[in-house]
Amino acid sequence: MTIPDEPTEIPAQYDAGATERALYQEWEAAGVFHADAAQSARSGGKRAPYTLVMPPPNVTAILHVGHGLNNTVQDVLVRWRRMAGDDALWVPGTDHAGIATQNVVEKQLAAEGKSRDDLGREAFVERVRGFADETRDSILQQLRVIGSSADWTRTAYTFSPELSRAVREVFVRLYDDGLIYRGHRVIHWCSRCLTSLSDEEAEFHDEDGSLFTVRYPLADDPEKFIDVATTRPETLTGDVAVAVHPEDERYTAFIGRNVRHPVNGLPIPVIADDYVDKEFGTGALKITPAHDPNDFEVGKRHKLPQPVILSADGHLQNDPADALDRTPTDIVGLDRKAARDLIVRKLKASGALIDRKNHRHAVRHCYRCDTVVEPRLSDQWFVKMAPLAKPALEAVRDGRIRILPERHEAVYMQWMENIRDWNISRQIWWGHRIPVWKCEACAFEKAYREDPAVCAECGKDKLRQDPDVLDTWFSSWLWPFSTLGWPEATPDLKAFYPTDVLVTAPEILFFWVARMIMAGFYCLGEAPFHTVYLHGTVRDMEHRKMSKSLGNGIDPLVVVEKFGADALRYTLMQGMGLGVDVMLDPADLDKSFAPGRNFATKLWNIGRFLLMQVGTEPVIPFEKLDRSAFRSADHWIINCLADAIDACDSALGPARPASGLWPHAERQAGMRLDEYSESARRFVWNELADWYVEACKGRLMQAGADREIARSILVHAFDQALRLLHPVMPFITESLWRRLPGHVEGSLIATAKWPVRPARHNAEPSFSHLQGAIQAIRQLRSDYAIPPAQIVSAYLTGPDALTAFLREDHALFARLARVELAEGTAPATAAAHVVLPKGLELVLPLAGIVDLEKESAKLKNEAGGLEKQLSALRGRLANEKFTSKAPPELVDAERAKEREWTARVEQLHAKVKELGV
RNA sequence: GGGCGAAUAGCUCAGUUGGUUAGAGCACCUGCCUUACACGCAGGGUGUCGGGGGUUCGAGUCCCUCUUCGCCCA
Repeated sequence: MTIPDEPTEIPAQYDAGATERALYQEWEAAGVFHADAAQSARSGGKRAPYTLVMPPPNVTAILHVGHGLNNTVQDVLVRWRRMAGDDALWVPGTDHAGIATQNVVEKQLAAEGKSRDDLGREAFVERVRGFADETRDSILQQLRVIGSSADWTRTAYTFSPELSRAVREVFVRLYDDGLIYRGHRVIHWCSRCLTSLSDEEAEFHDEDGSLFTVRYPLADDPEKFIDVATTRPETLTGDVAVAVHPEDERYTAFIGRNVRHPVNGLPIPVIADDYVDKEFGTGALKITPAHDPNDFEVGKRHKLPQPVILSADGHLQNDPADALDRTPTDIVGLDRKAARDLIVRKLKASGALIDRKNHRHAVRHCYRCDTVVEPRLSDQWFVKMAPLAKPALEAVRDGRIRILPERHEAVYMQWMENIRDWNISRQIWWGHRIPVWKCEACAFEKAYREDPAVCAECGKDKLRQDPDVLDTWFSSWLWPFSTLGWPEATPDLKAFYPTDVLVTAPEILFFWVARMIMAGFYCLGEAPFHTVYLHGTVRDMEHRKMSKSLGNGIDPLVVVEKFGADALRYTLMQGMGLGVDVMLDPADLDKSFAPGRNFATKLWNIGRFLLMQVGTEPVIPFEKLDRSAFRSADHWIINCLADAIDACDSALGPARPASGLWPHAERQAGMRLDEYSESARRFVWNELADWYVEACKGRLMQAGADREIARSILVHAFDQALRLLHPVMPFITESLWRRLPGHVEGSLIATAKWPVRPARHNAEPSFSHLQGAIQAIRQLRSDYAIPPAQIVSAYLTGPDALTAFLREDHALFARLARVELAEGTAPATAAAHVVLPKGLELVLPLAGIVDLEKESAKLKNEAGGLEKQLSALRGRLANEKFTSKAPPELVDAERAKEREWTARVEQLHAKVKELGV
C-alpha cells in the first residue's frame, strides 16, 4: 500500500468565480432544478411534492441584498428537500409592477420631452411592454449567479397571456358573485402618478406641520363664532359644514345655524355628530366630504354636498360640476402648497386666523414616488373583502397555516378581523385592463371572460370598456396557482398545489400574503401554503433599511465577485435568526462577509488536506467497517455526526405538517436557518477538522487496518458534512464532493441523498476525557507561556482503566498538547498540577518555570469557588421544603453533584498540601 | 391615539413546561507563521439577565409596576 506523499491536484486556492459558473451550467444541463409533475405523490408518483413560489421581483428590479436574502432562504429549503427525496419545485417569475414600471417609462419619455398622452394609450402600453421585455429577465439572470436552483422552465410573469387569463377569470367570478362593485368613495390619490392607491400603498410618515385655528362667525350674528382646528387649510374651500359633538355644551347653541365661510363667504351649517373628538383642537371640526374619508361618512349622514376642489394633478379647481363654485378665482390653479400659503395669508389679513401651532402628525405618502397622498372623492372598483377573509382567518386560527415568527399571527388576525374593502382600480395604462364593458345603447354593464363584440343584453355593438387597469396585487394574489396553470386543471396544478412555504418580508403580509390566502380559498377552496416564513430586513450598522436614496445598499453581485456566492449565502444564513434583521456594513464588505468568506476558505482547506491525507485509493464503505476495531475518536466523531444531522434536521424541519394541521408543538418549529448553518459548520470545523482530522494524522502514516478505518471514516464524515452544507454552500460542496475517493462520475451532490442520522455509540466518553486532559495542558502551557516548540513531560494518574485508555492515545497527546506522557511517579513539587474529573490528575514537572505559589493559589481559588457552590448546594439539600417539593430526579441529581464536588474539593486540598506552599 | 413585541456579553441574538456554575457567532485581549488553512491555530467571558416590587424551596424564565426602544395600524 502506498501512501501518497505528493499533494493531489487540488489547488491551494479555491477559484469561486470559475467554479461557480461551471457548476451552475452543469446543474442546469443535468436538469437538477426541474421538477417532474408525474413524480408527485398527488399525481400517482412516489415523491412528496414540495413547492415554493418565488415572490416575483419587479420587471424593472435589479438584484439587491434583500433579494439575495429572500432567495437564499428559498434555495436552502428547496435544495434540502430535493436531497431529502421530495419532488421539489421552486417556481420563479416576475411581476409587471403597474405603477412602478409605468413611472420608469414615463420618466424616460419626459427626458425625451414627451408625455404618455402624446403617445396615446396603445402606443404607450406597447412602449412599456417593450421595456419590460428587455428588463424582465435580468434579475432572474442575477438570481442564478447566487446559486438559485429554481425551475427556470416554469418561469412565470404576471402579465403573460396565461396569467392574464387567471386574472380575468377571478375578476369575472368575483363580479358575478357580487364581490366586486364600483363605489363613489374617498380614496388615496397620488397627484403625481395620477392614480388611486390602496390603503397599503399609501404609507404613513411622520411630518412636522401646523395646526391652524380658523374662526367661523355666525352668519346672522357675526359677534358669535366657532373656532375650528385644521391641519390642511388648502382644503378649506371644500368645507360644507362645521361639526361639533352633540354633547359639547360649548356649542349647543350653534347647532342648526349657519356660519359664514372665512374664505369663500358662503353660509355653511353647524351640525352635530358624535364622530367629533371634543378634546382635539377646539372641539369643532370642518367637514370636507370630498377630501377626507371620515368627513365623507359624516357628510353622507347629514346629506351634505361633496365639492371636489382639487384637480387630479393636485391644483385648486373651481370646475362647476366638481367644485360646485366654491373656490375663489385667485386660488384656482394654484398647487396645494401655494394654495395653503395664500389661504393662510388671506386668513391672517382678515383676522380669521386665530392660532398656528407646530403639530407633528402622520401623513400618507405614495409608496412609489413619495408624493403626499391626497384623499379624493372618485369612482373606483372595490373587492368586498369580508367574505373572502373568513376562511383565511379560520385557516390561521386552526393551524392549517402557520406564520413565523409567531407574533405576526396576531397582527394578521387583527387586520383580517377588521378588513376593509380593497380598491383595485388604478388610473394608469400599464396593467390588466378592467374587463367590464358598458353598453352605450342599453346601459347594460357586465364583466366578460372574452372581449365582447356586442352587448350581451341588447346585442348592439356600442360597448365601451372601463378605462382603468387593475392593481398589480390583483394578479400577484393568484401567484401560487396562476403560475401552475390555473384556471386550467393542469398536471402541475394537481402535482404541486397547495404549495408549502411562502418566504417573504413582513412588510407585504397584507399587500400580498393575506390576499394570496384569500384567493387560494376563493379559487381552489384550499390554503395556498401551510407555512408563511417572514424573514428580517437587511440593515446597515445604524439599523437603517438599505435603500437607493440613502446609498447604503449592497450589491450582491459585487459580493459574489469578491468572495463567491457561497460566502454571501453563508453569511446571510448564519445571521438569520427567526424574524431577526441582518446587519451588514456597506462600507466594509470584508468585515461584513467575513463569516462566509472565512468559512468557505476553511472548508476548502479542510477538504484539501483531508483528501490529500486520504489519497485517491478506494476506501472500505463505512457500513462495512468492523466497529469493534474503532478507536474512541472514531466513536466520538460518529456521535458528533449523528448530533449534527439531528441538529440540522430539527433546525430546518419539519418540512410539512403530518396531518394537514400544525400540531401545537410544531407550530413554531424549524426554519431556523442560522441554527442549521451553525450546526453544520460546527461539525465540520470544530469537530471534524479540529479534533478528528488531528487524531487521524498519526494513524494515516502507517498502512494497516487502523489506517483503513480512519480513511473510511474521514471520507464518510466529510461526505456527510458536505451534504449537510450543500443547501447553504452549494458550489464549494459540489466542487469538493466530486473529489472524494469513490465518487461516481457524473453524480452530483445537488441530487445526493440528505444524511440520515446514524445510531449513537456509547463507547465514546473516553475521548471527552482525552479532550479535557489536552485542553487542561494547553491552558497550563498558555499560563506559563511555554512556546509550542517545547515538548514537556506529563504524568497521568487516576483510575487504572481510564489512564490505560488515555495512554493508548499518547501520540495524540504529543501532537495536540505537545507533551510526552511519562511513566513512573510524578514529582510532588516543582510541578504544575491539574485536577480533572473522575479522579484523573495531571502533573507537569516544570522546574524553573512553574511558580509554586501561583499553582497553590490557583488550586486554592478553585477549591474556594467550589466550596461556595457546595455550601449553597448543601443548604438546598438541607432544606426540607426543597427535598419534599422539588422533583425527586432533581434532588437525586443534586445529591450526586454534592458527592462529586466534595471529592473534588478534597482532591484539590490534598494537592495544595502536597505543594507545601 | 390603538394594538403587538422587545430589553440577556462591546455587537447581533439563543436560553423549552421555573431547577447544575446563563450560552453561541462576531468583535475584543494574550501567545503562536506547531510542514491544510494568519480568511488560520491555541488560550481567555469581558454579564448587578433594563430599574423596583411580588409569587416560589428555587426566577433570566411567572405576576405587577416604572423606564427605554422597535414594529404594525388609525
